[in-house]
Amino acid sequence: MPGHQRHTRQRAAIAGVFEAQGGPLSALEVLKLARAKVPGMGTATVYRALAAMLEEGALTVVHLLGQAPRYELAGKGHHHHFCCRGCGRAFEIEGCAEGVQALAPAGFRVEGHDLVLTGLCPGCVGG
Amino acid sequence: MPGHQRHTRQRAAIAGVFEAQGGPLSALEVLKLARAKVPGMGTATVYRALAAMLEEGALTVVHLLGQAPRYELAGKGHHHHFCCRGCGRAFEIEGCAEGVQALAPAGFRVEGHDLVLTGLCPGCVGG
DNA sequence: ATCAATGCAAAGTCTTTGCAATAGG
DNA sequence: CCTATTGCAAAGACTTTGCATTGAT
Repeated sequence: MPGHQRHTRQRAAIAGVFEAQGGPLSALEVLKLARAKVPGMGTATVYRALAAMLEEGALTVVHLLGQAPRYELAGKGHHHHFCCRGCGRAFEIEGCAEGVQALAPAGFRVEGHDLVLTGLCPGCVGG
Repeated sequence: MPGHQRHTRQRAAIAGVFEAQGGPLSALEVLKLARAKVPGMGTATVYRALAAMLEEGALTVVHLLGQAPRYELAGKGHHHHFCCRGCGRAFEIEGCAEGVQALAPAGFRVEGHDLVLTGLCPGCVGG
């Protein structure tokens, strides 16, 4: 049975990290958190696990402006992100601007879009 | 006169590249194009020139999903980008989805937004 | 003559790949 | 057993930095 996935401590730890943390995580953040459960886990293991989970649709990539790619559990539906310039954290935003893809000039085939709002989150607005 | 900028062949070539090309360019794209005018130009020269131009406000950074940062001439007004998954190039898109910033939940102070459309450019749609 | 700017090469960060050893099913 | 997965270490891609030399003013 080719293409079969094996259940390993490392993969379990990585999956656990995503379930525990709500927000999108970078590869190295995942590595750091997963090492709490599986000390000595290799860097490549995380990248390979992320690639595999991405491939099978368990994760999706989130690109926040200028930051390393982040990953979050898939199946959350279409949403976007708010990136706080105060604390650097990312928040999910529900909803989506309709008709945004019509902005492309003729001749372009639009397949998707990403939107990132920037500013201050409630915690950083206050002080 | 500290902080003074000197006019060099390299800086001129780099500035020329941005004037000739419309879209946002990555550091290495700039290097490649600038080497047509100044053969043997060093990698570091481009990065230092970009940093200097950014500092003085001549350039702005554009972050497209998961790619290396790109730079374009400042003062173009509000616009967004289209990123082709075929050739990897970036294109400018005029216009902006109105009301997009209203998507943020109450309590968030929205200061800006970035929108990236993805798909295939006219050249890559054809084949 | 000064000193900003350059080119080279080394170092740094993040990510990918090669390979023998390990371990899941 | 069989082979996907792992850890290590080397290799890659992109960017930054150190330093002696070059060149603009």
